[in-house]
Amino acid sequence: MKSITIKDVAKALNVSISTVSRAFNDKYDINPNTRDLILKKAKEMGYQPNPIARKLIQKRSYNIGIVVPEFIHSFFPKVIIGAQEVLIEKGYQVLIMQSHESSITELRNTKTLVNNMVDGLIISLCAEDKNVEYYKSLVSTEIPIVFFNRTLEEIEAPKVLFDDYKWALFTTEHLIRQGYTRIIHLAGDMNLTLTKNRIKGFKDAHRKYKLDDFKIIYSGFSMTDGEVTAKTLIDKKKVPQAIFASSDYCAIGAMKTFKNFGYSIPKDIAICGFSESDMSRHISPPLTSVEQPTHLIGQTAANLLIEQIENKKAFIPQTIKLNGSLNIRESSVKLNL
Amino acid sequence: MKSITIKDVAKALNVSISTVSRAFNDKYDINPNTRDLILKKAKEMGYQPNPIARKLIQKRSYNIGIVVPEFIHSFFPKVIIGAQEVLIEKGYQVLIMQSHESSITELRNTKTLVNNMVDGLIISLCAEDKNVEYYKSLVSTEIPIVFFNRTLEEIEAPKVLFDDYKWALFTTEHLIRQGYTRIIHLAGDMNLTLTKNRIKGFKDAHRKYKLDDFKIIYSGFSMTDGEVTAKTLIDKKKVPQAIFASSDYCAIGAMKTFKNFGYSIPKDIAICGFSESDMSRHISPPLTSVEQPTHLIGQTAANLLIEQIENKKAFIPQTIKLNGSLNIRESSVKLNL
DNA sequence: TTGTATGCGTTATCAT
DNA sequence: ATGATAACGCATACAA
Repeated sequence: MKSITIKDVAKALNVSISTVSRAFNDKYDINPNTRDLILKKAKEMGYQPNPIARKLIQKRSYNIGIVVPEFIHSFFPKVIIGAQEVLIEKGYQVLIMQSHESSITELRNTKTLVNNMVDGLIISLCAEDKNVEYYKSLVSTEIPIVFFNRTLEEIEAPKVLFDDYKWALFTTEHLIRQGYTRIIHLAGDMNLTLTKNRIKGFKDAHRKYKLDDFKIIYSGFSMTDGEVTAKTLIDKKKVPQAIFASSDYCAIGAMKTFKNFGYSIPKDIAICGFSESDMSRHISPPLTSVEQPTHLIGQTAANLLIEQIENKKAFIPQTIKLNGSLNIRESSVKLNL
Repeated sequence: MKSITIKDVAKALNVSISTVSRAFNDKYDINPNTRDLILKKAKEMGYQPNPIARKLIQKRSYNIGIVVPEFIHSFFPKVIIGAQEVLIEKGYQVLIMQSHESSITELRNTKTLVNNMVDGLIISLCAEDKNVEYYKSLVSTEIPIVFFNRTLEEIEAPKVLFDDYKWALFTTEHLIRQGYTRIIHLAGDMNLTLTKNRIKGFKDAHRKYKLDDFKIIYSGFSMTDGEVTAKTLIDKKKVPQAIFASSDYCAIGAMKTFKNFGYSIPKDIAICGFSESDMSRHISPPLTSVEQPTHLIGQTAANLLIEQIENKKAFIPQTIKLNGSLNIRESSVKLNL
């Protein structure tokens, strides 16, 4: 299709292209009558400003890039939806890319987005991230950027985080109060801030109750990670009284393995997860899980980004910590014997 | 950031910008030596061609738009991943938008993408679609487009579909062979092609076994839909021997409701779902479900689109039907009494 | 208030 | 094999 350009509209009305341009960007002086006339004619002709040309000259795209490790599970999609709501409302378009938990893909994705002149980025890192230096340079030199959930301490940028410390502490406390003492925490990648904070919460809960028979295993987030770790514990005969996993998938993987080996949940082992996956309510027994405010995380990140884009000068990299809830279910409740 | 342009590289090497451009698009005559020199220097300076400028002059964006009803559940994300693989490989970038099961949002999304000069579209419609006329005009006038899974018969465009008829027939047959006779099919939106085909399969299976005590209810795809329908059946005392739902979520919703009301699965009612959600393996009892080749669907749609983009002239709107498998699990297996 | 002219960073068509 | 230059569609400083 040969598209209609500003030139065609100008010719049709015998005005200059700048006048037409002005009609579409009403920040300039223009006679309201001519503007209306132009807008009407333009609509009639089916003219729409070419966003590509606009990007080239304005050096901004009204596009926001979002990079997430994956969107197979519902956590990131939910966050994205929250962000999208805010951004679309403000006239931005959202480009979503996923890194497939690969540091290399993540880097390529981000660069693609930067090359395509996104006005800002919202990023959640993949588990083993090796792009710190690149992100540092991005942050320092130029482009507005907000990190959420998975991030690294070294990066000084606005961040929207979950209060992992607090909710890990609560969850651990819940297990302790139920009477479980030998608890193992299955943690995520050790470099991630969230991993460190959850471990801190886990430890502090024990400290609070003057317990020290706990253990931390860096298992990873996936269901397979949970399965493998559980199997190892069984083989080594080191099955604890309770497990607090850093993701529901890991928790579910562990739960299934224990069940397969004849352990009963929560009678033999109690299990808690993190992030409230769709499954947790529906599996058997239902899984106790920490619920994060996914929607709000997305909205907050988007707002922080917009603020940064539109107020370029005086912005201070702030970190916002959000709260959630602990959904207690059968998997972690001590049975009355 | 002031980005480095082709001009800077040209100046640094005392060559013309056309030479630099040629070095980056090796279809033109250029001395291999100068090319290597330029490429080396460019890399050293951190120069990267500006894709926006490129798009402007080439009149194509190398962007592909994908519009799906939702990406909370894993089905569409998996398809998208398949498509993305192919597209990225071919140098395309993928923009993903979701319509939230709203016909209006879907229309807006599609128009946004068209305005942004996507070279092609991959679309799966929302349940109650009202944009047929728009899609017809898109197809006839201009832009390469491929529909997948959820589509309408009236739209004449390349389509990648699942062989819904065949697999609905198989599933129903499986239930019949297990000895269940009074079966209800919980169908999706009645206008969708897939709904029609699944119903046809469901009916033909009965015909094959000379049975006619079946029923179809247009319940919808969601978990709530399943819950509501099950509740109604219970209230009206019309609980069947088996249910074949058109989505796992619907099946799971129904299953939970039946369980809550004291029915045992599959003893009192057998249940089958569709599309193999993450949950089906993990709930209790595990849910029998038809598995679609999500990845392949995405890849096929992408390939079909690329073919259409690059061979504009002689393309025939073909429909590709893909096969899957029936994952039989406890929820539909007749117990030996 | 409107028109003219320039440039955004490329690619492509001429020359040379 | 290389250079000069005109597009691409638009926004904007400047002139009128």
